[in-house]
Amino acid sequence: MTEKTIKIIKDFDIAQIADSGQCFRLNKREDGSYSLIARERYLEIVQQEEEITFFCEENEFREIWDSYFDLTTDYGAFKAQIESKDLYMQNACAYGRGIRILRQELWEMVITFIISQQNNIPRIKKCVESLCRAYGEKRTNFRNETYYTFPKPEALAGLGEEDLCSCSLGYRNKYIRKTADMVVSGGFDLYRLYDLNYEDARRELLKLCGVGIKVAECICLFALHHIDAFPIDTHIQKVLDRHYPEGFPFSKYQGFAGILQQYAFYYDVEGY
DNA sequence: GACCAGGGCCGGC
DNA sequence: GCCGGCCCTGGT
Repeated sequence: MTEKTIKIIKDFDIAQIADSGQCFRLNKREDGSYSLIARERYLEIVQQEEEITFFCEENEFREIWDSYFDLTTDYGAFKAQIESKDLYMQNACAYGRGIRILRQELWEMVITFIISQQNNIPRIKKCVESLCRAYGEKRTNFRNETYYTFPKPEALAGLGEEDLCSCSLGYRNKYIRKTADMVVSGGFDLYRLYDLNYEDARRELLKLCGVGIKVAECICLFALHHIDAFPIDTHIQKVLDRHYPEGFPFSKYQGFAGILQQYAFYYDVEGY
């Protein structure tokens, strides 16, 4: 086996996070634990109520996963700011109380959310996995099982028309090639985005091929951790139409609306 | 088999 | 700013 790091964490539910539509390589295993491939690593997680076991050394947990799972943020403080009269959000938050916004890798989120457009979650996972299998690096985990890292920009740049076809990406195929080419050629400085504020980062992201408003918002929220980013997809649009006919109270939730968006998304997809 | 929808975007007008 | 078209898959 491998080292374990055990923590007591409030407002954390690995199952809810896995199903919240923000990450696509966090999956339930047959024994009820969860496996995650991120940062070129393989991690397993077991949850028993508030006790979370991370199958890694304390060092690795402190340097990588503590931040990745946003564990030092007090989500109770956000929840306390939900207006008591905002019944829909009260319910959504109670339903998805263990959701946190992960700090995922920028390049991976760019490509993953290009793939996500006009697509559903199970198929997004399939597309991402086949992309990793075809262009990622092959690794072995502590169980001696094979896994694949997310492909680097260089691995996806300079591909021909037909190269990505095995991944069933459809018309997104072209977007991914063009975006990879822009990044690798130096025409787009991905890592400068970390220095920009939310609005500026979003405007820059729109320059990428296949990235519109919604995808840019997702990248801002899930990679750059601008928690005021508020992606509006078909589900959230439906929620807004049905439950906020007078408009969503953005002014009340300034600075963290993206977290509430995630409660609402999960509640709409998984709840009622 | 037809039709629709899925964490939308592009290009032409 | 609006709108048709778009790859592919799974569900009805």
